[in-house]
Amino acid sequence: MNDQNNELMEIFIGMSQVMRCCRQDVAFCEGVTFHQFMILDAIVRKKELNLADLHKLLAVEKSTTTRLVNPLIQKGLLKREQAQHDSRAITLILTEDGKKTHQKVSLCLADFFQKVTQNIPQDKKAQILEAVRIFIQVIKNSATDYSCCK
Amino acid sequence: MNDQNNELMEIFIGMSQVMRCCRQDVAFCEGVTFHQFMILDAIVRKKELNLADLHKLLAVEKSTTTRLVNPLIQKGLLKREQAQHDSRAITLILTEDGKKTHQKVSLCLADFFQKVTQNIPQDKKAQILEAVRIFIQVIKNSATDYSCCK
DNA sequence: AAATATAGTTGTATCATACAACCATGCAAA
DNA sequence: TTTGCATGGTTGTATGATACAACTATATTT
Repeated sequence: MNDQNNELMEIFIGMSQVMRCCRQDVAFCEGVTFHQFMILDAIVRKKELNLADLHKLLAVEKSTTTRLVNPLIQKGLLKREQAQHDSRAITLILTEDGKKTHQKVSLCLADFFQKVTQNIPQDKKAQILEAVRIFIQVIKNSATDYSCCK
Repeated sequence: MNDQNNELMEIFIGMSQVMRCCRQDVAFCEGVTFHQFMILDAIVRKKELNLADLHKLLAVEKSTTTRLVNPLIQKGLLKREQAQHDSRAITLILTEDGKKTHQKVSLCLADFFQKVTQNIPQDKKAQILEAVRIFIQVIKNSATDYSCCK
């Protein structure tokens, strides 16, 4: 591996570490994991969301989506409803409780995000975030049409 | 959540998606997952590595480290040896097979990394990689002394 | 020497995940 | 319109990753 690749490898390791921080089940409030919060938040943004949209967003298999959503329904944070346009599809919406929980966890996260924001050199902030976005997009593009050893 | 936070949230989602791409068990050669390759590669870089170093690198619990390493030992890619300086510690080293496998997987990955490299606008490459590195570091710093709802 | 810390393993429980098989509905083509 | 394929979801099943707690053995500090 050349230097360039080592550099990329290190970045991947770094990203992996970072994502782990965020995924520590422990590290979350209101009994909600970061991953679960991602689901709640996606629904808040889009107002409503089909499972199909969700499994694209989470980048997991559709069966996994069902199973990730289940505990949130158990806890009464989400409701399932028939989608209007397609009677096969199921639309997820937040319950009142779900909204409250989302709100609370958002506050927690806001603290964290504020810390992040403060730690980024002010003058470079926009530039850094933009660079990260580009990088993410590049990886996605590179990964889609890539299959190993072919 | 304000715009700034939404922005960060989206980046986290993006990173999560990206890391998933990389973790698809399927997507790897020589029967080695990306995660496992990270282990092999770490050992190659450092020549040798204690489990303690490894669980820092992977950012997992020490018991998890043991269990992540096991399958690699089963496959004969790694060997365990007593560390010289500390008789409690175990040093991991690659077997000949391990070296070969690492080599092969490196080649696969090189293809991928090349694609990544090509997809980053040439003139901004150094800048983007640097920005990503900074971002990762910032998150780590922000996460260490952060505990939710306190 | 005693107390404490560190390296690692094993038991146990749980979550995340994929894949395959399946059902129901929608859509397109014959 | 019927037939066939595609899409949205669920459930069965198996496996991997993971944490935490309890434990052993060795180091380090007091």
